[in-house]
Amino acid sequence: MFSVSARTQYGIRALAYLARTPGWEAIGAQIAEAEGISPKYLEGILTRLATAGLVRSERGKNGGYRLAKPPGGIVMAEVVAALDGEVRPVDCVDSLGICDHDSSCRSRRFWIGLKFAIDEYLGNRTLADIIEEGADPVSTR
Amino acid sequence: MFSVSARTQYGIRALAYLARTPGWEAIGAQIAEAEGISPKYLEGILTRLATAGLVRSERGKNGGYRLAKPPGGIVMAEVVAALDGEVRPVDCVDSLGICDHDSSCRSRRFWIGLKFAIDEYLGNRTLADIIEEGADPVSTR
DNA sequence: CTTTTTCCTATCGGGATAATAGGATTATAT
DNA sequence: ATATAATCCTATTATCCCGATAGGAAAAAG
Ligand code: FES
Ligand code: FES
Repeated sequence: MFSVSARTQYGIRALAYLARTPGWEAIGAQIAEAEGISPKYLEGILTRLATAGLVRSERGKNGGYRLAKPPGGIVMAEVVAALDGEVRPVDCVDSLGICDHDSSCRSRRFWIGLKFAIDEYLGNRTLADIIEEGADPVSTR
Repeated sequence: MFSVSARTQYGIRALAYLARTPGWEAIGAQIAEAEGISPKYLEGILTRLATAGLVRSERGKNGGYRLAKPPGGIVMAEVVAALDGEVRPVDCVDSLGICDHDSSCRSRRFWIGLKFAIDEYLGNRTLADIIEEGADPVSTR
């Protein structure tokens, strides 16, 4: 239950790799090789991250990828949203009229509450928490 | 992302129905009819809930289903676990040796932290929070 | 104008989910 | 006993999403 897609896990590994690689030197094939990810599949992942404004890409010779912001500015909620979409336990979270129930539906509020709990966790942690040694990201801050 | 299966949503609706139906009078086909769920599919759901000790079933004539505990004793974490398994963002949450990383892997701790956040939400809410009017289950208690 | 790299589109296989089907079991009621 | 009414059990299907793959188009550098 609530398992994370390989796409998101790959994306985080790629981001962590970029955080260790300054400049434009990180090439897609290089990251795939180092992290053991299918190169072509990784392309789509990096494109999503670029579209979301988390990485910058440059094509042509001497092109490649780099982080668009320092690791501390890359919020994990954005990463997850870019790769697997917004946290949405049930479809009626943001668009009513799907279920035949009304807006006061108790189940709906229950799931929205879960969404808030997840968003709060993901929104308060950044890539820096994952790559840096030291503080434990599990503990509430 | 983090969407809930129809199975779990059906299960919650069935539980809510049982909470409104005293005694052994709740028959599978009846619940399915009232909640608009495929009868045969609902059977499997109720079996899971029974195996988990959340509902009791009696077969034969005059048989049916009823809650095994009062709604306030049915923790939503148990419901979710019974229908879709334990909260497990990544497989290495409880069994190491899957990823080629070691136990100090930062990503792993990050996901375990998310698991704790989700489990805390689901563990502190019961069926009573869903069926009862009044307090908003979204707010932290 | 050749090389290197990202970008775009299309396809494919596997696995899980939701649903369906048919019957076997169990208990009640007459 | 026997008919009835219900849960239980096993197997099958249809569909969708994901992870992966493929081939090439566009762009930037030298
Ligand atoms: S309105 Fe969507 S679950 Fe009730
Ligand atoms: S050990 Fe599983 S993600 Fe690192």
